[in-house]
Amino acid sequence: MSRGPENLRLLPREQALEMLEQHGIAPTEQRTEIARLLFGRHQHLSAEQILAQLSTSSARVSKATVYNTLNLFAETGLVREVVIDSTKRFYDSNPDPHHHLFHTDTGRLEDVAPARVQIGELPGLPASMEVLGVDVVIRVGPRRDS
Amino acid sequence: MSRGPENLRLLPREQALEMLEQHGIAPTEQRTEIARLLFGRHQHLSAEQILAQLSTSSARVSKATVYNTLNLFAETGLVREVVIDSTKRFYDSNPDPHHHLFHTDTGRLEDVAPARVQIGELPGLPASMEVLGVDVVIRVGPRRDS
DNA sequence: CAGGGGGTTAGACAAAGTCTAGTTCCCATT
DNA sequence: AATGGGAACTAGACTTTGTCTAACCCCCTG
Repeated sequence: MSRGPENLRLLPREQALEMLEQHGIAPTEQRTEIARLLFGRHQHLSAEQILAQLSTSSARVSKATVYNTLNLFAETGLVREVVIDSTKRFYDSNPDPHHHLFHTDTGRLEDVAPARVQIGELPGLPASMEVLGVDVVIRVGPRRDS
Repeated sequence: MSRGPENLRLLPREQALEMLEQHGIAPTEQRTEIARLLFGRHQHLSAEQILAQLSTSSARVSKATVYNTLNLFAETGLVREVVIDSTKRFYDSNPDPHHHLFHTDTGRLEDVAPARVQIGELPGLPASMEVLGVDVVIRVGPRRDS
């Protein structure tokens, strides 16, 4: 299930700091490093993967901080939390609205253009409620001709 | 987070047996009881809730059996496994295609008619792959006028 | 009656994430 | 420069959800 570093890229520190500031997040060293890693490319990382990646790099970040930071990022809308398998959360660094294709055989998550999915109106939703998000996950796997 | 029994209903034993048979599942006592509970109404139950419910009733079923049975039901398509909150799986007794509305404040899951969501074609999917399912979850919560 | 296999059980175990208490760091005030 | 306070970080204990294992039971068949 684990894959290689698959050409790791880090966002320049300056851009990471800018992102944090735009979302009103105090730019600590750890948060900056996590942001640099996560936003280095469009990808879907789990807390576990981030933790592993960081612990091999120069930066030293504790498990609690990784979880705290990812939750903070998710709350402020900096990243999107995607839940597929109940045993894993992914954090999606693609800020644009889109949906997901999940490969059940490899565990890989792939982006899908939002144009392919149309959501109609939702009548009957009280005015006090608002739609926080729409998650579409298309699960695909090897054909198993029953 | 836990709610009362909310007018529990059991499916007649006869119908439960019929469902199991149609899906090629050997009808043991425990499986029948789980099916009666789950299919007594359209609902979304977690393994935890089923376990709790059964342990108060006459039937005595172990944790392992509840999990084994739910996984078996899911594999054979008898129930649909729905993952929203990453800390819990729900088992959906509604066999018709539909989507879900998730209330982030109460943790309640609600059905949404499938007509409201249109999924386009998915080009680029290899012939060896097939779509196993499409899960649409609309998360709603109290308005938080930013 | 012996053997075998599926099903069930209790409890040990594993994985993911949360919590807690203590520490460090930064900054403002004196 | 010293002091005090608050936010953030850390290690590790803990919790929760689900899986695994070994023993057992029951029924069926030979």
